[in-house]
Amino acid sequence: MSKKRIRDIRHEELIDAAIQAIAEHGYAQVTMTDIAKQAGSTAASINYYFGSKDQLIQAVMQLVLRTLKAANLRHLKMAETPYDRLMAGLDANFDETLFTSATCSIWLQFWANAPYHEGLARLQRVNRLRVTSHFRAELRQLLPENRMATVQQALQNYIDGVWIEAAMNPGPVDAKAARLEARRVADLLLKGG
Amino acid sequence: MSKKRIRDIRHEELIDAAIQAIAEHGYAQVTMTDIAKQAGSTAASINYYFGSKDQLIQAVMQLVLRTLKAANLRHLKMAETPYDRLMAGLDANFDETLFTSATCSIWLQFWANAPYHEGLARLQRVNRLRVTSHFRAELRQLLPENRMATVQQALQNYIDGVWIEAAMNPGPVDAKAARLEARRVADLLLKGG
DNA sequence: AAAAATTAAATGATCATTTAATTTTTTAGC
DNA sequence: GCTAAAAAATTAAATGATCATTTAATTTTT
Repeated sequence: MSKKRIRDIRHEELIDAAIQAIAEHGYAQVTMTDIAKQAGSTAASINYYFGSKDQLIQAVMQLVLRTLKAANLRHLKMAETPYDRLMAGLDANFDETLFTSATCSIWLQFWANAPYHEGLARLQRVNRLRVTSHFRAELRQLLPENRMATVQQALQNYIDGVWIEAAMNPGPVDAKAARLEARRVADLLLKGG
Repeated sequence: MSKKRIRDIRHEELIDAAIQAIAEHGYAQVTMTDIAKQAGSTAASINYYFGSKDQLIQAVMQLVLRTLKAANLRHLKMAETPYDRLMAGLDANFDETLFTSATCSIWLQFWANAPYHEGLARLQRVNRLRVTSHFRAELRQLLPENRMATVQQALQNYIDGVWIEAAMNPGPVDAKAARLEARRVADLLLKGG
Protein backbone atom coordinates (compact mmCIF):
# COMPACT_ATOMS: atom_id res chain seq x y z
CA MET A 1 0.00 0.00 0.00
CA SER A 2 2.92 2.32 -0.56
CA LYS A 3 3.31 5.06 -3.11
CA LYS A 4 3.20 2.50 -5.93
CA ARG A 5 -0.51 2.04 -5.35
CA ILE A 6 -1.81 5.53 -6.08
CA ARG A 7 0.12 5.67 -9.30
CA ASP A 8 -1.38 2.34 -10.37
CA ILE A 9 -4.91 3.36 -9.42
CA ARG A 10 -4.64 6.61 -11.37
CA HIS A 11 -3.22 4.76 -14.36
CA GLU A 12 -6.21 2.43 -14.39
CA GLU A 13 -8.71 5.23 -13.87
CA LEU A 14 -7.21 7.33 -16.60
CA ILE A 15 -7.06 4.47 -19.09
CA ASP A 16 -10.70 3.62 -18.37
CA ALA A 17 -11.61 7.25 -18.84
CA ALA A 18 -9.68 7.35 -22.09
CA ILE A 19 -11.57 4.32 -23.41
CA GLN A 20 -14.91 5.93 -22.64
CA ALA A 21 -13.87 9.29 -24.04
CA ILE A 22 -12.38 7.89 -27.24
CA ALA A 23 -15.44 5.73 -27.82
CA GLU A 24 -17.63 8.77 -27.28
CA HIS A 25 -15.74 11.42 -29.26
CA GLY A 26 -13.56 9.38 -31.61
CA TYR A 27 -9.78 9.16 -31.74
CA ALA A 28 -9.56 12.05 -34.15
CA GLN A 29 -11.55 14.48 -32.04
CA VAL A 30 -10.97 13.46 -28.44
CA THR A 31 -9.00 16.02 -26.43
CA MET A 32 -6.98 15.66 -23.28
CA THR A 33 -9.65 17.74 -21.59
CA ASP A 34 -12.39 15.31 -22.67
CA ILE A 35 -10.47 12.43 -21.14
CA ALA A 36 -9.65 14.40 -18.01
CA LYS A 37 -13.28 15.38 -17.53
CA GLN A 38 -14.36 11.77 -17.88
CA ALA A 39 -11.90 10.88 -15.11
CA GLY A 40 -12.75 13.90 -12.96
CA SER A 41 -9.22 15.16 -13.36
CA THR A 42 -7.26 17.62 -15.48
CA ALA A 43 -5.22 17.44 -18.65
CA ALA A 44 -2.09 18.45 -16.80
CA SER A 45 -2.53 15.56 -14.42
CA ILE A 46 -2.73 13.07 -17.28
CA ASN A 47 0.54 14.37 -18.61
CA TYR A 48 2.02 14.06 -15.15
CA TYR A 49 1.22 10.34 -15.19
CA PHE A 50 1.62 9.40 -18.83
CA GLY A 51 3.99 12.01 -20.21
CA SER A 52 1.91 12.63 -23.32
CA LYS A 53 -1.37 11.95 -25.03
CA ASP A 54 0.40 9.51 -27.28
CA GLN A 55 1.68 7.37 -24.45
CA LEU A 56 -1.77 7.29 -22.89
CA ILE A 57 -3.24 6.07 -26.18
CA GLN A 58 -0.66 3.31 -26.36
CA ALA A 59 -1.49 2.28 -22.82
CA VAL A 60 -5.16 2.04 -23.77
CA MET A 61 -4.35 -0.21 -26.69
CA GLN A 62 -2.15 -2.42 -24.53
CA LEU A 63 -4.96 -2.85 -22.03
CA VAL A 64 -7.39 -3.92 -24.76
CA LEU A 65 -4.87 -6.42 -26.10
CA ARG A 66 -4.29 -7.81 -22.60
CA THR A 67 -8.05 -8.26 -22.29
CA LEU A 68 -8.11 -10.31 -25.49
CA LYS A 69 -5.18 -12.41 -24.33
CA ALA A 70 -6.84 -13.07 -20.99
CA ALA A 71 -10.11 -14.10 -22.68
CA ASN A 72 -8.16 -16.47 -24.88
CA LEU A 73 -6.49 -18.18 -21.94
CA ARG A 74 -9.78 -18.46 -20.09
CA HIS A 75 -11.60 -20.08 -22.99
CA LEU A 76 -8.74 -22.37 -23.95
CA LYS A 77 -8.63 -23.85 -20.46
CA MET A 78 -11.91 -25.60 -21.08
CA ALA A 79 -11.04 -26.90 -24.54
CA GLU A 80 -9.48 -30.29 -25.28
CA THR A 81 -9.87 -31.23 -28.95
CA PRO A 82 -8.60 -29.14 -31.87
CA TYR A 83 -12.22 -28.38 -32.74
CA ASP A 84 -12.92 -27.16 -29.22
CA ARG A 85 -9.76 -25.11 -29.22
CA LEU A 86 -10.74 -23.50 -32.51
CA MET A 87 -14.14 -22.60 -31.11
CA ALA A 88 -12.52 -21.33 -27.91
CA GLY A 89 -10.51 -18.91 -30.04
CA LEU A 90 -13.72 -17.63 -31.60
CA ASP A 91 -15.47 -17.39 -28.25
CA ALA A 92 -12.59 -15.35 -26.85
CA ASN A 93 -13.01 -12.76 -29.58
CA PHE A 94 -16.65 -12.34 -28.60
CA ASP A 95 -16.18 -12.62 -24.86
CA GLU A 96 -18.29 -10.31 -22.69
CA THR A 97 -15.18 -8.55 -21.39
CA LEU A 98 -14.08 -7.65 -24.89
CA PHE A 99 -17.02 -7.54 -27.23
CA THR A 100 -18.65 -4.38 -25.91
CA SER A 101 -19.74 -1.22 -27.67
CA ALA A 102 -16.88 0.83 -26.25
CA THR A 103 -14.17 -1.74 -26.97
CA CYS A 104 -15.33 -2.32 -30.53
CA SER A 105 -15.27 1.44 -31.10
CA ILE A 106 -11.77 1.67 -29.68
CA TRP A 107 -10.61 -1.24 -31.78
CA LEU A 108 -11.92 0.37 -34.95
CA GLN A 109 -10.21 3.64 -34.03
CA PHE A 110 -6.93 1.79 -33.62
CA TRP A 111 -7.29 0.03 -36.94
CA ALA A 112 -7.93 3.30 -38.67
CA ASN A 113 -4.97 5.03 -37.08
CA ALA A 114 -2.38 2.27 -37.04
CA PRO A 115 -1.17 3.04 -40.58
CA TYR A 116 -0.14 6.50 -39.42
CA HIS A 117 1.23 5.62 -35.99
CA GLU A 118 4.08 3.16 -35.70
CA GLY A 119 3.39 2.32 -32.04
CA LEU A 120 -0.19 1.25 -32.80
CA ALA A 121 0.87 -0.55 -35.96
CA ARG A 122 3.37 -2.66 -34.06
CA LEU A 123 0.82 -3.69 -31.45
CA GLN A 124 -1.70 -4.58 -34.17
CA ARG A 125 0.82 -6.66 -36.08
CA VAL A 126 1.88 -8.65 -33.06
CA ASN A 127 -1.72 -9.32 -32.10
CA ARG A 128 -2.81 -10.37 -35.58
CA LEU A 129 0.10 -12.77 -35.92
CA ARG A 130 -0.76 -14.35 -32.59
CA VAL A 131 -4.40 -14.87 -33.58
CA THR A 132 -3.45 -16.20 -37.01
CA SER A 133 -1.03 -18.69 -35.61
CA HIS A 134 -3.60 -19.97 -33.12
CA PHE A 135 -6.20 -20.58 -35.81
CA ARG A 136 -3.72 -22.20 -38.14
CA ALA A 137 -2.48 -24.56 -35.46
CA GLU A 138 -5.97 -25.89 -34.80
CA LEU A 139 -7.19 -25.91 -38.38
CA ARG A 140 -4.13 -27.83 -39.50
CA GLN A 141 -5.52 -30.78 -37.55
CA LEU A 142 -9.02 -30.43 -38.92
CA LEU A 143 -8.61 -29.75 -42.63
CA PRO A 144 -6.44 -30.59 -45.61
CA GLU A 145 -3.69 -28.08 -46.30
CA ASN A 146 -5.33 -26.38 -49.28
CA ARG A 147 -8.56 -25.54 -47.50
CA MET A 148 -6.88 -24.58 -44.23
CA ALA A 149 -5.56 -21.19 -45.31
CA THR A 150 -8.90 -20.21 -46.84
CA VAL A 151 -10.87 -21.08 -43.73
CA GLN A 152 -8.36 -19.41 -41.44
CA GLN A 153 -8.50 -16.15 -43.39
CA ALA A 154 -12.25 -16.37 -43.75
CA LEU A 155 -12.69 -16.70 -40.01
CA GLN A 156 -10.26 -13.97 -39.12
CA ASN A 157 -11.74 -11.54 -41.61
CA TYR A 158 -15.22 -12.48 -40.46
CA ILE A 159 -14.30 -11.62 -36.87
CA ASP A 160 -12.92 -8.25 -37.93
CA GLY A 161 -16.06 -7.56 -39.94
CA VAL A 162 -18.31 -8.32 -36.99
CA TRP A 163 -16.28 -5.97 -34.83
CA ILE A 164 -16.72 -3.19 -37.36
CA GLU A 165 -20.42 -3.76 -37.54
CA ALA A 166 -20.63 -3.61 -33.75
CA ALA A 167 -18.60 -0.40 -33.67
CA MET A 168 -20.84 1.26 -36.24
CA ASN A 169 -24.13 0.23 -34.68
CA PRO A 170 -25.24 2.45 -31.85
CA GLY A 171 -26.64 0.64 -28.86
CA PRO A 172 -25.39 -2.38 -26.93
CA VAL A 173 -24.07 -5.59 -28.53
CA ASP A 174 -25.03 -9.18 -27.75
CA ALA A 175 -21.87 -11.17 -27.04
CA LYS A 176 -23.62 -14.49 -26.58
CA ALA A 177 -25.47 -14.20 -29.88
CA ALA A 178 -22.23 -13.23 -31.59
CA ARG A 179 -20.53 -16.39 -30.26
CA LEU A 180 -23.35 -18.61 -31.46
CA GLU A 181 -23.34 -17.00 -34.89
CA ALA A 182 -19.57 -17.28 -35.18
CA ARG A 183 -19.75 -20.97 -34.35
CA ARG A 184 -22.42 -21.44 -37.00
CA VAL A 185 -20.19 -19.74 -39.57
CA ALA A 186 -17.21 -21.85 -38.57
CA ASP A 187 -19.27 -25.02 -38.87
CA LEU A 188 -20.43 -24.04 -42.34
CA LEU A 189 -16.84 -23.39 -43.40
CA LEU A 190 -15.64 -26.68 -41.92
CA LYS A 191 -18.41 -29.04 -42.81
CA GLY A 192 -20.65 -27.18 -45.22
CA GLY A 193 -24.39 -26.54 -45.10
CA MET B 1 -17.17 23.54 -72.71
CA SER B 2 -18.78 26.42 -70.86
CA LYS B 3 -18.03 27.61 -67.35
CA LYS B 4 -19.55 24.41 -65.99
CA ARG B 5 -16.55 22.47 -67.23
CA ILE B 6 -13.74 24.06 -65.23
CA ARG B 7 -15.73 23.72 -62.08
CA ASP B 8 -16.28 20.03 -62.73
CA ILE B 9 -12.65 19.40 -63.60
CA ARG B 10 -11.47 21.11 -60.41
CA HIS B 11 -14.00 19.13 -58.38
CA GLU B 12 -12.65 15.87 -59.74
CA GLU B 13 -9.04 16.88 -59.31
CA LEU B 14 -9.60 18.00 -55.76
CA ILE B 15 -11.51 14.87 -54.79
CA ASP B 16 -8.76 12.70 -56.25
CA ALA B 17 -6.18 14.71 -54.37
CA ALA B 18 -8.21 14.34 -51.20
CA ILE B 19 -8.32 10.56 -51.60
CA GLN B 20 -4.56 10.38 -52.00
CA ALA B 21 -3.92 12.78 -49.15
CA ILE B 22 -6.33 11.10 -46.73
CA ALA B 23 -4.91 7.69 -47.56
CA GLU B 24 -1.43 9.05 -46.97
CA HIS B 25 -1.95 11.08 -43.80
CA GLY B 26 -5.15 9.67 -42.33
CA TYR B 27 -8.49 11.37 -41.86
CA ALA B 28 -7.53 12.53 -38.40
CA GLN B 29 -4.34 14.28 -39.44
CA VAL B 30 -4.86 15.38 -43.00
CA THR B 31 -4.96 19.16 -43.42
CA MET B 32 -6.43 21.32 -46.12
CA THR B 33 -2.88 22.24 -47.04
CA ASP B 34 -1.92 18.56 -47.49
CA ILE B 35 -4.82 18.10 -49.88
CA ALA B 36 -4.10 21.35 -51.69
CA LYS B 37 -0.44 20.42 -52.13
CA GLN B 38 -1.41 17.04 -53.56
CA ALA B 39 -3.58 18.87 -56.10
CA GLY B 40 -1.02 21.60 -56.79
CA SER B 41 -3.45 24.16 -55.44
CA THR B 42 -4.16 26.06 -52.23
CA ALA B 43 -6.39 25.58 -49.22
CA ALA B 44 -8.30 28.73 -50.05
CA SER B 45 -9.08 27.39 -53.49
CA ILE B 46 -10.57 24.22 -52.06
CA ASN B 47 -12.86 26.28 -49.89
CA TYR B 48 -13.82 28.32 -52.93
CA TYR B 49 -15.03 25.14 -54.63
CA PHE B 50 -16.34 23.06 -51.75
CA GLY B 51 -17.21 25.60 -49.07
CA SER B 52 -15.54 23.63 -46.30
CA LYS B 53 -13.35 20.68 -45.48
CA ASP B 54 -16.38 18.81 -44.33
CA GLN B 55 -18.18 19.12 -47.63
CA LEU B 56 -15.08 17.98 -49.49
CA ILE B 57 -14.90 14.89 -47.28
CA GLN B 58 -18.53 14.10 -48.02
CA ALA B 59 -17.89 14.47 -51.73
CA VAL B 60 -15.00 12.00 -51.45
CA MET B 61 -17.23 9.48 -49.76
CA GLN B 62 -19.92 9.91 -52.37
CA LEU B 63 -17.43 9.27 -55.14
CA VAL B 64 -16.26 6.05 -53.52
CA LEU B 65 -19.84 4.89 -53.12
CA ARG B 66 -20.60 5.72 -56.75
CA THR B 67 -17.59 3.62 -57.72
CA LEU B 68 -18.97 0.65 -55.82
CA LYS B 69 -22.39 1.10 -57.38
CA ALA B 70 -20.88 1.26 -60.86
CA ALA B 71 -18.82 -1.88 -60.27
CA ASN B 72 -21.95 -3.64 -59.11
CA LEU B 73 -23.86 -2.76 -62.24
CA ARG B 74 -20.97 -3.78 -64.45
CA HIS B 75 -20.59 -7.20 -62.85
CA LEU B 76 -24.31 -7.86 -62.65
CA LYS B 77 -24.72 -7.33 -66.36
CA MET B 78 -22.87 -10.54 -67.06
CA ALA B 79 -24.73 -12.62 -64.48
CA GLU B 80 -27.84 -14.67 -65.14
CA THR B 81 -28.45 -17.19 -62.37
CA PRO B 82 -28.86 -16.33 -58.66
CA TYR B 83 -25.50 -17.99 -58.03
CA ASP B 84 -23.83 -15.87 -60.69
CA ARG B 85 -25.49 -12.75 -59.36
CA LEU B 86 -24.27 -13.55 -55.86
CA MET B 87 -20.74 -13.96 -57.14
CA ALA B 88 -21.06 -10.79 -59.18
CA GLY B 89 -21.84 -8.94 -55.96
CA LEU B 90 -18.66 -10.31 -54.43
CA ASP B 91 -16.61 -9.51 -57.52
CA ALA B 92 -17.85 -5.94 -57.47
CA ASN B 93 -16.53 -5.46 -53.95
CA PHE B 94 -13.09 -6.55 -55.10
CA ASP B 95 -13.15 -4.83 -58.46
CA GLU B 96 -9.92 -3.23 -59.62
CA THR B 97 -11.51 0.22 -59.58
CA LEU B 98 -12.45 -0.13 -55.92
CA PHE B 99 -10.19 -2.58 -54.21
CA THR B 100 -7.03 -0.49 -54.19
CA SER B 101 -4.74 0.50 -51.38
CA ALA B 102 -5.96 4.07 -51.33
CA THR B 103 -9.66 3.23 -51.49
CA CYS B 104 -9.44 0.63 -48.75
CA SER B 105 -7.67 3.18 -46.54
CA ILE B 106 -10.34 5.75 -47.25
CA TRP B 107 -13.09 3.26 -46.52
CA LEU B 108 -11.55 2.37 -43.19
CA GLN B 109 -11.23 6.06 -42.33
CA PHE B 110 -14.89 6.54 -43.08
CA TRP B 111 -15.93 3.58 -40.98
CA ALA B 112 -13.93 4.91 -38.06
CA ASN B 113 -15.39 8.39 -38.33
CA ALA B 114 -18.98 7.67 -39.26
CA PRO B 115 -20.07 7.27 -35.62
CA TYR B 116 -19.05 10.87 -34.97
CA HIS B 117 -20.22 12.43 -38.21
CA GLU B 118 -23.87 12.19 -39.18
CA GLY B 119 -23.23 12.85 -42.88
CA LEU B 120 -20.82 9.93 -43.17
CA ALA B 121 -23.04 7.72 -41.03
CA ARG B 122 -26.00 8.28 -43.33
CA LEU B 123 -24.00 7.38 -46.42
CA GLN B 124 -22.66 4.23 -44.74
CA ARG B 125 -26.10 3.13 -43.63
CA VAL B 126 -27.64 3.53 -47.07
CA ASN B 127 -24.78 1.64 -48.70
CA ARG B 128 -24.81 -1.23 -46.22
CA LEU B 129 -28.54 -1.70 -46.60
CA ARG B 130 -28.19 -1.80 -50.36
CA VAL B 131 -25.47 -4.47 -50.22
CA THR B 132 -27.40 -6.50 -47.64
CA SER B 133 -30.53 -6.50 -49.70
CA HIS B 134 -28.67 -7.61 -52.81
CA PHE B 135 -27.09 -10.59 -51.06
CA ARG B 136 -30.33 -11.58 -49.39
CA ALA B 137 -32.23 -11.50 -52.65
CA GLU B 138 -29.85 -13.93 -54.29
CA LEU B 139 -29.25 -16.17 -51.28
CA ARG B 140 -32.99 -16.54 -50.77
CA GLN B 141 -33.05 -18.54 -53.99
CA LEU B 142 -30.05 -20.68 -53.09
CA LEU B 143 -30.56 -21.63 -49.44
CA PRO B 144 -33.23 -22.48 -46.89
CA GLU B 145 -34.40 -19.55 -44.78
CA ASN B 146 -32.49 -20.47 -41.62
CA ARG B 147 -29.10 -20.68 -43.25
CA MET B 148 -29.62 -17.66 -45.50
CA ALA B 149 -29.17 -14.98 -42.84
CA THR B 150 -26.03 -16.62 -41.49
CA VAL B 151 -24.39 -16.86 -44.89
CA GLN B 152 -25.37 -13.32 -45.83
CA GLN B 153 -23.88 -11.88 -42.65
CA ALA B 154 -20.83 -14.09 -42.92
CA LEU B 155 -20.15 -12.86 -46.45
CA GLN B 156 -20.73 -9.23 -45.68
CA ASN B 157 -18.55 -9.29 -42.58
CA TYR B 158 -15.91 -11.23 -44.47
CA ILE B 159 -15.79 -8.52 -47.13
CA ASP B 160 -15.42 -5.82 -44.51
CA GLY B 161 -12.66 -7.80 -42.84
CA VAL B 162 -10.74 -8.18 -46.08
CA TRP B 163 -11.00 -4.44 -46.66
CA ILE B 164 -9.56 -3.75 -43.23
CA GLU B 165 -6.70 -6.13 -43.82
CA ALA B 166 -5.96 -4.43 -47.13
CA ALA B 167 -6.06 -1.01 -45.51
CA MET B 168 -3.65 -2.05 -42.78
CA ASN B 169 -1.16 -3.77 -45.06
CA PRO B 170 1.28 -1.45 -46.70
CA GLY B 171 1.94 -2.16 -50.34
CA PRO B 172 -0.41 -2.85 -53.23
CA VAL B 173 -3.35 -5.26 -53.10
CA ASP B 174 -4.24 -8.04 -55.52
CA ALA B 175 -7.85 -7.61 -56.63
CA LYS B 176 -7.97 -10.74 -58.75
CA ALA B 177 -6.67 -12.94 -55.93
CA ALA B 178 -9.19 -11.34 -53.57
CA ARG B 179 -12.04 -12.21 -55.94
CA LEU B 180 -10.91 -15.83 -56.23
CA GLU B 181 -10.54 -16.17 -52.49
CA ALA B 182 -13.95 -14.58 -51.87
CA ARG B 183 -15.54 -17.05 -54.28
CA ARG B 184 -13.84 -19.93 -52.48
CA VAL B 185 -15.21 -18.69 -49.17
CA ALA B 186 -18.70 -18.30 -50.62
CA ASP B 187 -18.58 -21.81 -52.04
CA LEU B 188 -17.54 -23.24 -48.69
CA LEU B 189 -20.41 -21.42 -47.00
CA LEU B 190 -22.90 -22.58 -49.62
CA LYS B 191 -21.84 -26.13 -50.26
CA GLY B 192 -19.30 -26.96 -47.57
CA GLY B 193 -15.80 -28.32 -47.91
C1' DA C 1 -15.30 45.25 -69.03
C1' DA C 2 -17.30 41.57 -66.28
C1' DA C 3 -17.01 37.20 -64.17
C1' DA C 4 -14.45 33.45 -62.41
C1' DA C 5 -10.45 31.58 -60.39
C1' DT C 6 -6.59 31.96 -57.51
C1' DT C 7 -3.77 33.15 -53.71
C1' DA C 8 -1.05 35.39 -49.81
C1' DA C 9 -1.93 36.93 -45.67
C1' DA C 10 -4.89 37.70 -41.70
C1' DT C 11 -7.99 35.85 -38.25
C1' DG C 12 -9.46 33.37 -34.62
C1' DA C 13 -10.16 29.11 -32.53
C1' DT C 14 -8.50 24.85 -30.59
C1' DC C 15 -5.18 22.06 -28.25
C1' DA C 16 -1.20 19.48 -26.27
C1' DT C 17 2.16 20.53 -23.35
C1' DT C 18 4.84 23.27 -19.90
C1' DT C 19 5.36 26.11 -15.95
C1' DA C 20 4.95 27.64 -11.52
C1' DA C 21 2.36 27.35 -7.72
C1' DT C 22 -0.44 25.09 -4.21
C1' DT C 23 -2.38 21.18 -1.79
C1' DT C 24 -2.10 16.54 -0.12
C1' DT C 25 0.29 12.58 1.39
C1' DT C 26 4.21 10.21 3.17
C1' DT C 27 8.22 9.76 5.92
C1' DA C 28 11.18 10.09 9.85
C1' DG C 29 12.56 11.80 14.15
C1' DC C 30 11.04 12.34 18.65
C1' DG D 1 1.05 9.66 18.46
C1' DC D 2 2.74 14.15 16.87
C1' DT D 3 5.09 17.13 13.88
C1' DA D 4 7.70 19.14 10.40
C1' DA D 5 10.28 18.42 6.41
C1' DA D 6 10.25 16.01 2.00
C1' DA D 7 7.91 13.94 -1.77
C1' DA D 8 4.00 13.30 -4.62
C1' DA D 9 -0.10 14.88 -6.66
C1' DT D 10 -2.84 18.41 -8.53
C1' DT D 11 -4.12 22.43 -10.99
C1' DA D 12 -4.77 27.18 -13.13
C1' DA D 13 -2.71 29.70 -16.26
C1' DA D 14 0.70 30.50 -19.84
C1' DT D 15 2.85 29.04 -24.11
C1' DG D 16 3.32 28.03 -28.63
C1' DA D 17 1.94 25.47 -32.45
C1' DT D 18 -1.39 24.07 -35.81
C1' DC D 19 -5.32 24.79 -38.72
C1' DA D 20 -9.78 25.80 -41.05
C1' DT D 21 -11.72 29.60 -42.76
C1' DT D 22 -12.12 34.50 -44.29
C1' DT D 23 -10.58 38.59 -46.51
C1' DA D 24 -8.89 41.45 -49.82
C1' DA D 25 -6.33 41.61 -53.66
C1' DT D 26 -4.56 40.01 -58.10
C1' DT D 27 -4.62 37.19 -62.23
C1' DT D 28 -6.96 34.67 -65.74
C1' DT D 29 -10.80 33.60 -68.60
C1' DT D 30 -14.99 34.84 -70.88
